[in-house]
Amino acid sequence: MMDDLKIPGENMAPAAVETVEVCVEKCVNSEHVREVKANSLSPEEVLGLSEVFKAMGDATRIRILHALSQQELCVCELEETLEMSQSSISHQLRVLRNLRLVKFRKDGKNVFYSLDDEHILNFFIQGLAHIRHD
Amino acid sequence: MMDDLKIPGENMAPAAVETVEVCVEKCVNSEHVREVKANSLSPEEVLGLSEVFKAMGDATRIRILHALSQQELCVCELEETLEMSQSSISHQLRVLRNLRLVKFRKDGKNVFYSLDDEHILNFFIQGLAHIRHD
DNA sequence: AGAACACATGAGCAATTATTCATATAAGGA
DNA sequence: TCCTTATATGAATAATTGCTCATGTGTTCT
Repeated sequence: MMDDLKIPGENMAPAAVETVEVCVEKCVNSEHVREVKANSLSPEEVLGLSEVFKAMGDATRIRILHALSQQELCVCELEETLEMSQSSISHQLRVLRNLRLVKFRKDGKNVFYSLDDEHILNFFIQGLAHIRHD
Repeated sequence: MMDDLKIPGENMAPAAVETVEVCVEKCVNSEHVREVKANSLSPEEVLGLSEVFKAMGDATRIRILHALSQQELCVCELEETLEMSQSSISHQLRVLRNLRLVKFRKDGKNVFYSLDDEHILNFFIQGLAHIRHD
């Protein structure tokens, strides 16, 4: 049991022998770690995903998205539907716009918002299924 | 002007005339608002959804979930895979556990984590599709 | 042009949160 | 029993964030 000075992987390329984690190995199955690391998401994907989910991770924005999932609505309709201030809703709409969760269309003084694509609906379907324990 | 003292909806039921929003109506189509409000999520659903998405709205937790989507891993394997401190990973795993995004299994000194249900995978599929513009 | 309306946005503040550090618990081996 | 390893967790801190208030932009109407 001096695993820490041995190379735990059995069938690894010789070139990898002298790489980092030789002395830190303890409980770790290096094979697992190597595989999973090799398949990891790119930093851009990680950032993109976390930002999208973060955008949906707020009660106000969930309510906005759900309202828009029923029909296109202008800002003041959202304001009245959610019974929240126009400023607050506009700020949140900007977040949703920046992540392309909603799109908008101008009509005179009004700006009508709607969901940007069908993935958003699927998020709701999956999300509701999850919190209802299926 | 003086829209604020008139009922803007043209073909609405007479019974609705004397309800609340008579003097606040401006651009709003009350019919839209009423329908969407009637279909709104319950406060519990709003909270549940926002908490689940918030839990996925963090780069570290996204990386943990994605690693676990490949295979069951113990804490120190995650530690090495993500190259982050054990404490940080344990804290984040608690968040994911509390929202039932991951489940765990004890084996001796180790605790092995895995995704709790298949919805999590669907979140990734939908999320990646979204950030890749389909 | 001037006024009213619909919406957007910057600043400020209170609340939340992700990480680190230190420590606790618990299991296994000597 | 003592020591080490694996994991959990409380406290502290720095960063992020959601709302409000005030104000700015653009459109319509008179």
